[in-house]
Amino acid sequence: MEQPLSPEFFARPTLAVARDLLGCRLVRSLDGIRLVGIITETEAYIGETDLGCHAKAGRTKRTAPMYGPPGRAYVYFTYGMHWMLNAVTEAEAFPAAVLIRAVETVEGLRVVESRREKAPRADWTNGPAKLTAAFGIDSRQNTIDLTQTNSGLWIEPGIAISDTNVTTGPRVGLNSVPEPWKSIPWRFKVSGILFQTSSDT
DNA sequence: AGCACGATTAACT
DNA sequence: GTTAATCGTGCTC
Repeated sequence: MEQPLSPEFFARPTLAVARDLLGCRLVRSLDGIRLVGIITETEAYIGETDLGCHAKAGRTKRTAPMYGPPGRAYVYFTYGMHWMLNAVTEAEAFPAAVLIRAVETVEGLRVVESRREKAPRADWTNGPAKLTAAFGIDSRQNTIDLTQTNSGLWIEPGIAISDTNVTTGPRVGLNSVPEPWKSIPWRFKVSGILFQTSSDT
């Protein structure tokens, strides 16, 4: 059992955190059962000048978590039905975060399957709203400390992902965001390797 | 007080 | 490829 990542891990430039979160373990303790997903896709959202970032609106009730300490969760609601999980980065008072866009479930398969009932395994957690549904994440996890295990959701070190297995590209879903923010390659994705799909817990 | 729209998904044609 | 679902948020009046 690993220790969670430290606040110092998150108190770095957001692009470095987004890159380094690939391969880390997202851990959820849910009804006494442990769900673990290897992070395979992230996006960086950096400051009020990033017009793709919610913080472009400044500090509001919604964006306040991004202005808080690094290593906390920023969970927001969108499209009338979906929850998104972010990890807050950089120094406190600088609004930035990394969106967790996809994980590969490696523990708690039965629970994840039941929570993603009609989907095939490949589609369980391959999208930001899919993984929050699968891991039972919603507004109750907003602002919780991802560097502590006591609130049931945290991030641990995981497997090393080499640069040859990382691809970057534009962030997804920013259709009406102006350039250069629309196309800036702040999306990070694991490519090439696939994970063993072993354990059945 | 009203309104347009979104860091998406699933189910269509 | 297109589109409905569904509602909180931030902006305009």
